[in-house]
Amino acid sequence: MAAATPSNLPPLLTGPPAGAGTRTRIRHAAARLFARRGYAGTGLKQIATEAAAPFGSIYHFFPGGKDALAEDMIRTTGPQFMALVLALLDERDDPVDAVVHAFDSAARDLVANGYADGCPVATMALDVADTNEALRGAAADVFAAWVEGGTAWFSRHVAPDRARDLTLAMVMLVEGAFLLARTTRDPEPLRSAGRSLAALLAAAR
Amino acid sequence: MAAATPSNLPPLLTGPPAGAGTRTRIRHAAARLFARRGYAGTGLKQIATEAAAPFGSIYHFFPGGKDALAEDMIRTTGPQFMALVLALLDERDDPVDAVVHAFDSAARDLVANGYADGCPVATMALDVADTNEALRGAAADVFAAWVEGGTAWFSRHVAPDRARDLTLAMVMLVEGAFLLARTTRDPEPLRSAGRSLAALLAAAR
DNA sequence: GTCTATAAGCAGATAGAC
DNA sequence: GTCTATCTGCTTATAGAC
Repeated sequence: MAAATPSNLPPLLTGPPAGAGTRTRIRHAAARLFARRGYAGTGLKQIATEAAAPFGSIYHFFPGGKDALAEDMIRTTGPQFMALVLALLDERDDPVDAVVHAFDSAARDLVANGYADGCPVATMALDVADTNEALRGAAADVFAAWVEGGTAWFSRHVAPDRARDLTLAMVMLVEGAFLLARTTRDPEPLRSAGRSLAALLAAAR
Repeated sequence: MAAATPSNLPPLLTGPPAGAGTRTRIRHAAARLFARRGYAGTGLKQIATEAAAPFGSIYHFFPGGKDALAEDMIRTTGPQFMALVLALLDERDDPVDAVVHAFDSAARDLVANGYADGCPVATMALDVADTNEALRGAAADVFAAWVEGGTAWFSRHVAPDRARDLTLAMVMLVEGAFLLARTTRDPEPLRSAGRSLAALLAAAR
């Protein structure tokens, strides 16, 4: 059982370490802003300002410009977010306890960060699903990896043919719950999602 | 049992009736573009072009500009979307059949429209959750109405204290499934969501 | 390598001709 | 009421000084 994590935000969203280089600060600022304001809603000047970096440095470190920054963010925070969820699940021995605990923990975190940070990929994914094929593909890769990793986790507790639907349910409930909770500024959907996933898991064992 | 609907898109997204006035054409174009590209990703000039309307007409009919157009869209397509889901559910007598049927139908529709149109409110809600308090509130009102209406529907089939969690699960699974399906261009998450909700409903009866 | 200045274009919004 | 032209400011991106 791992120690309780102080924050269940992907490392890229927690702010750069003190004394970090320009490139690192730009990546962190981009991740935060893209996750909160979406792709079109985030300006490169905003990123430079928040990173305390000169505007030109963005193109020095990311010659591909906005798209390169966004793809780096999706492909980095995606795996980080999955790792945090799995770490949360492993804080309890019983799997039904684990899912309830993970969602409750997410609810507390969301309130603590002022309903600003939910899933780091979802807003970007919806923004680009119909407008930017490269970024949509990056987000699709992230989701596919989540389903694969989650199925492995659930396979430890239920029959393999049920693990995939349970994993999909978990991902969809997480995403839907963050959407509702952030929009209504109420953590209740996250706790309700935990109860529902626990019921599904209990019925599948 | 109602006749099968040709399309389960909210009326505002299906295109304006032939010969519709300028105001109507603007509303339909705005709804389509906002739903697909999000708030910041949609330009008023784009809306005017798609509506075949002069740019100035937007401000003639919507003096509040972009925000007024977006709020009108959220508050109109939200109830339309819920009405379509409820109509889909009422196409089957048995509630477990109904939820499977509704999700399967949504999967077929999503493929038919090229993965472009999922939930008309979700992209907007995530875009504005942290940047535009008025629009966030509008989306929150929509979600609250969905939960209320859905709870009434489920209360016909399960104990009242379980209807709310089931409704939240349905909304979250719909939203999560559209996110995954649109991003990965695969309808499977929607069908999986239907199976999971059916299992939850069966366990709650 | 770090940073400034500027280019070229598009955004939302408005004024006013017809 | 319908439509055009334009204003101001912000966007991404680049060129080039230091």
